[in-house]
Amino acid sequence: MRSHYCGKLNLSFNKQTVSLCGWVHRRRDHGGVIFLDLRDITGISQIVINPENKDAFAIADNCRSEFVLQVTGVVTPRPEGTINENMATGEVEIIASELTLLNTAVTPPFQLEGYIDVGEDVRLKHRVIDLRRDNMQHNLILRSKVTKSIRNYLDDNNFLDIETPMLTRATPEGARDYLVPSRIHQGHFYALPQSPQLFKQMLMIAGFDRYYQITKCFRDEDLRADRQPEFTQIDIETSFMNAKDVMDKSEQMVRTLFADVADIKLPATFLQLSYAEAMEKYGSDKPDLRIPLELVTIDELLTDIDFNVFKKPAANANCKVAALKVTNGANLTRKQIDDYTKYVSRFGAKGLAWIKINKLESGIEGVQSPIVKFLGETVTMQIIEKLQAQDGDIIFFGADKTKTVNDALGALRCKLGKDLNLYTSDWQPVWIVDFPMFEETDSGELTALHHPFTAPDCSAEELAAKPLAANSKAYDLVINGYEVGGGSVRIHKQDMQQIVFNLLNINEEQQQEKFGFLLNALKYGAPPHAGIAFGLDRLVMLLCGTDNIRNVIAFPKTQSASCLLTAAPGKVDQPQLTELHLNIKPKLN
RNA sequence: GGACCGGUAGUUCAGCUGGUUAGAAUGCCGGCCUGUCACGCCGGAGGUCGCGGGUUCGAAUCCCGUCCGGUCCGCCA
Repeated sequence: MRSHYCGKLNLSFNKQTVSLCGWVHRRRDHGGVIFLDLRDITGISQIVINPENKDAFAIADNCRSEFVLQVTGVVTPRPEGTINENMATGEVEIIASELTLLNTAVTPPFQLEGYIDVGEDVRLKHRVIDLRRDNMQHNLILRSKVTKSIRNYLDDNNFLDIETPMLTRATPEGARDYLVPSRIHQGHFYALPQSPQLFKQMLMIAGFDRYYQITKCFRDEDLRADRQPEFTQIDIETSFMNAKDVMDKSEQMVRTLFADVADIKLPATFLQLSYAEAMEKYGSDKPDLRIPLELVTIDELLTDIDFNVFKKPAANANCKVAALKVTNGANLTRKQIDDYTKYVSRFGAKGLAWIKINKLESGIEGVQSPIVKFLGETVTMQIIEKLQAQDGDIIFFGADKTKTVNDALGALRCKLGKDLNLYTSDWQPVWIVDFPMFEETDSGELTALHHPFTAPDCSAEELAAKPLAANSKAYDLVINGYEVGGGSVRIHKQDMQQIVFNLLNINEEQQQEKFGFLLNALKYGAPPHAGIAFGLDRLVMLLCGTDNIRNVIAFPKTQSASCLLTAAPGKVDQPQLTELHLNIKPKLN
């Protein structure tokens, strides 16, 4: 049960008059004395109403469940002999001399007192009540502290908070847009911003060298436990700073934030990993470095075997065979291994081979595995040696397309870390750098790994000649396996921007149509600029210790992007549609 | 678009190899008790078993469809 009080409340064991108000959940009568639970007001155990105070007594007696009240009374220490050993020390109770009923309340739809975990659909439907719960109060209070800390830091560093439009243009690439029909311009639509990216770049050209904004962004894509269709971004852009400058400032901001709001000391310098190394060792561009497991590619050991499941991918440039050693993992049961096999299958893995090392000194006799008979003794021992596996360890294998192996073993790595509680530290921030500029789709087209305004780490000529070999000047900040921020040095020259658009197969006409305003602005002497954006919700998630983004948003959407509280999205009346020049097609079967 | 899990009293769940009247805890209502703090004791009310269809003598239970919630894959420049 959560309560608020107003007025200044200095607690001590000296008798003291207080005035406070709050929600009170339960009332009990004992010996002609009424007790009201106000346990969550710091240090106050309950309010005691003396039966001689007829008015106060009558008010309390009329309150049946939860209600809002104001109490004026005297703080007293609890009488001798009534202190339960389990009770927190220092609690006091208030003898009420006055009690004002501010409002009544019906019985809440679920119990707030917390030993039953209420289903999330119920919580979301009755979010108003849910938000009164301690942990939701805590989360949203912490969220407010986070934005305060960030604003303080950026303000101290001379960043300006400048707003950008919510009603803007649809962008052709990136996520699906949320569209808003225009009433004045028939058949035309605004889009809600996926990010203020282009506006902040134009603010740089406009001469605001340090910009920030804590702002909503909208992406009409399917939801996840850490993804909402509207989310909040801490958006930052600077002129004349390079990647290192932005990363340094960002690190300092995040360090300050963690220290400010949660007393967490992050490392003085964050680790940096190249994209290639992250993919190779962790199978992911957002590795959770708290887990001491690494993927090891063993292609070179598999050239001379008769086992096609391993031999073929080892020989193919687009495939690989990787091993993941789990120290002391040999005690995993057959069922657990089967479950992990099932788990990796969702990433496209066709199986999960393994070797348990029982007694290394017995050689091949000392290992247990369904694949050793195919690998042969020599190769098996080479693998064990390369991984430096010891008695009691287990080695898992993935053999498939590189992407499949990375996805499957990368995810398995995290799952093992969680299931077996292998974490070696509480916090592991890491920068991922040296991203490729582009990647190739199945149909052979180029897509930007970051976004098309990211600057390459090479000349225009080199980029045009070998686009797939080029890296970008992008950087992502990952903490405990969550991508909490990402940014880059931007393209600030019009010709380079056009080359990138061309490589992305956006023709001249589309360039003008969609990005003409940016290309035009770039002509007027854009300063070199770079920036970053942080996912506020994810930062708050980490600081709250929750893995569910809905727990840090007051009024979130469900997985099907609806709001159970307001029943949004809803239908609108025909006149509204007519005004917007819209017709709804009848639903097809 | 796809895979998996769930939906039974206000709430959290059990029941699910088909079989009389669908249970428990908690909450709610009434009574008793009275220094309790997850108080205790007695009693009571409370259910379209998500919805629709099918199989069957009989369905909460089996089958099909559908809706809702969740986790994930695809998607998220």
